[in-house]
Amino acid sequence: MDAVKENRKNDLVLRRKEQILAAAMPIFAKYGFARTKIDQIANDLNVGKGTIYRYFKDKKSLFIAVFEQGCMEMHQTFAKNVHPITDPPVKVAAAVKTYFQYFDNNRDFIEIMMQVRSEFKEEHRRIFMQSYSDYIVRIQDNLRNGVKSGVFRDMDVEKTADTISATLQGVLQSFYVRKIEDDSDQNEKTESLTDRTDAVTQLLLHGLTK
Amino acid sequence: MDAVKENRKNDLVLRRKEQILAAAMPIFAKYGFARTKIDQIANDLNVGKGTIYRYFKDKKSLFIAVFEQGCMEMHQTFAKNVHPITDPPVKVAAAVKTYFQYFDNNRDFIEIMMQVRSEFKEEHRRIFMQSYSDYIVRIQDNLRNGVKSGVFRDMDVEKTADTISATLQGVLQSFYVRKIEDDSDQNEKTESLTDRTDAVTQLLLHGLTK
Amino acid sequence: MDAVKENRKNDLVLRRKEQILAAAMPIFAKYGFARTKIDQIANDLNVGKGTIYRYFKDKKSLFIAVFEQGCMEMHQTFAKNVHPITDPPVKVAAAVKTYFQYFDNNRDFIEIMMQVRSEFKEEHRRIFMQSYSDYIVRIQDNLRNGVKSGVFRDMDVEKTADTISATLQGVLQSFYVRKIEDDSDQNEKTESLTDRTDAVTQLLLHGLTK
Amino acid sequence: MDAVKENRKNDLVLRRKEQILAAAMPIFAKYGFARTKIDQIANDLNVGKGTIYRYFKDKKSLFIAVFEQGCMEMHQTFAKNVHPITDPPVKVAAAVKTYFQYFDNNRDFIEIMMQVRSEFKEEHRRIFMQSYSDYIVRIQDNLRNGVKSGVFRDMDVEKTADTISATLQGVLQSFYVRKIEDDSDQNEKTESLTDRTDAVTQLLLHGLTK
DNA sequence: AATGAATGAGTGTTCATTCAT
DNA sequence: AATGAATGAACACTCATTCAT
Repeated sequence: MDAVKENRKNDLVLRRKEQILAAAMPIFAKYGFARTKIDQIANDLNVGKGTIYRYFKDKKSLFIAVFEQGCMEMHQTFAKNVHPITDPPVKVAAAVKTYFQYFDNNRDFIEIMMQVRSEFKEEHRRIFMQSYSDYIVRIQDNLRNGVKSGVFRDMDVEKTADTISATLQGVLQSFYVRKIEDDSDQNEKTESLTDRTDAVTQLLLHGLTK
Repeated sequence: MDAVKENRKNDLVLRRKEQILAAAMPIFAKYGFARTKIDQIANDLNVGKGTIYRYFKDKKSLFIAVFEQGCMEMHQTFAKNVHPITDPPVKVAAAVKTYFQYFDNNRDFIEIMMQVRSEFKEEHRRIFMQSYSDYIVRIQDNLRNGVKSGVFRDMDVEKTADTISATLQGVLQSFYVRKIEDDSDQNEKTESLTDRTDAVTQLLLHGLTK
Repeated sequence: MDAVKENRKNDLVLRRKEQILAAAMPIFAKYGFARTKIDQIANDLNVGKGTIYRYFKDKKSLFIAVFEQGCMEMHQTFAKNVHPITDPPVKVAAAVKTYFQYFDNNRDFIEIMMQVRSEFKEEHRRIFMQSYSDYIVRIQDNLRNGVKSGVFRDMDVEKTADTISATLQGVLQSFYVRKIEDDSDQNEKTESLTDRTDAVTQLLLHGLTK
Repeated sequence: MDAVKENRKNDLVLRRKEQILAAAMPIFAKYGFARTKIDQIANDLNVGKGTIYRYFKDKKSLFIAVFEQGCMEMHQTFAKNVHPITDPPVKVAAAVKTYFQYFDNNRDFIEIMMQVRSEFKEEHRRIFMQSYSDYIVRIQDNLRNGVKSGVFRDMDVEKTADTISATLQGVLQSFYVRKIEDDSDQNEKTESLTDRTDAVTQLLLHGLTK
């Protein structure tokens, strides 16, 4: 019985944490870590400031938790949409598509990611790199498979894997920057990130295949 | 005579400004805008805090000036090393090389650039985009020339130009992130950004050429 | 029930504001706006500096609030002690007496009033003039009544009302100045403002009556 | 010869001091002591900040010197226009007229006077009170003469003298305040201080005479 | 568990004053 | 004598964090 109660309690705690994270993410994304006030998050949630401190040790922990959750969700999306695929070029195309789609739907996370990187390098390293390494290894494996099966040209697999990953990241960011500019312009048709998928896939596949 | 004096004074002011910018850039780069204290910059320079305020209206202006100066220098480097080249694939290779070399020598500027982008969107837009647009147009022209002369495959020139620029930016950043990680490790051979030049050039040229 | 809670809270806020105003008035009066430190007010109250900022937006707002409260209290005192009286010469005497008595009991307010006037002309105008005009009109009415009923000599009612009001203000201030000198002397019998009542009343009534 | 040189030098120093005082007075009057910047005075004079410090020890000394000079000028004006007169009522009228005329022509000094009083009580006492006492004694003498010769009613000479002086001061200030309000209004005919002379003289003479 | 009033360390900025030129 | 660049003490104000209720 006690265990049941315990569980119920834990569930509640988790739900509460998630609510807080959900409220915090867009605010952190919009204002950045330093300019985000705990008060604002509390107000948006209609709870007292103290409540947030009951669930998160301090502002930094909350920020890092927002980041961590984002990483986890991203990881799950890739696990579901890309990992099962085995055909090398198809996998490349799927990865590109998933990547852009994910961030298209989670724009705030882009901002969070970049901020964590520049404000909390240590944490970024610890949390992000673990999934990142896994993800780089998967690209390498895919490239190797493609080379072995003759679909891809011969290449320096490690550096190419890095370059591919970097290309995606770069497109993401430059799109995001462009996006901000357009927003302030407010007169240009807003292009979706997904629209870029083709150009990037083309460039990569052309660059990779014989 | 007065004009001579005036000139000498202006020179001194400019020199002083540059000294301050030079001291401020690595500190802003290391700690970020919010966590950088004006006091620290002043101490590093062995001047009083007031001296900084004599040359820059406030902390933000100083930060933006650091950014502006970096942009100008970058622009000059490109103007000198890339703009004169006309052969399309050679130009691509030169651009990639210059880009990486420049940031390899100006790591702090990478950080500054990203911070301006996320803290002061308006200023980033105003200052950075003007050179950025020029630079995108040049890539497009080069691509078109390559396609026309038959060296490059047929392509959507605008999107490809964006992708190329994004690739460079992405490689830059992911290298930079990696670099930070390595620094904290301090046990791995530190790879130079320039080393990536080949992999990226390869990927791009393969991706672009028929 | 919520309304009850709300009320209790508002009461507490008001009480707190009043405590702060009460602590701030003598300090502002003694040191003047510019030389008063928020820290000192906070220390006098045995509260943190932040507490003051919780109740007042900034130093200026606190100062103006001190002034506003003083104006209100003064207004109430007149409303109670002078407005009910109708007989012209009696009303003059009552006004003089109330005026001096009030400021005798609220010496700090004299100082505050003068400072607001010279530091924040706009606010002085807005806050003070509204009660001041009302008060001038009342003097004018009283003079007119006195003239009509034949107790007062014929006169330029508007200018005389101004002069009377100015006389009171002048006596107040010159007494106040004298008072300060005496305080530093500390060897002379300190005369009370109220002591002047008679001389002024005499002068005015002689000046007004036929 | 040396003495001649010495004199010439002293003259220059005095002239310089006067220039500085002349530039400082309106600025102190407009912005108040605390909000006046030494820089602004120096700029208005087209001299370096250091020059001001060569002639005045510090900001406060400069301010006090402005005040002192004003007091001296005022004193001279009275000495010339009022002291020679002997007939009691005529002297009252002349004093009122001179007082208002003087301040009408030296509005900045009103402001300076009030500020010194509230910021530097000690100095105000030392500098102002000496002339003030002299001036009160003269009023008392005049009243006594008037009473003795039967032109004035019997009265408490000391208190009445204070009241008269206070009345003038009060009219001055209330006019000044009113003046400021009108200035911001900018739609009302601006009345001159001298215009009030009559009303005040009437009130006083009526109040004093049998 | 939730609250939000209280706190006070921390920091950007100002400006009187100094002093080398 | 004159300058104005440099200085740094001083202060208003913010906001993460605590804790009594």
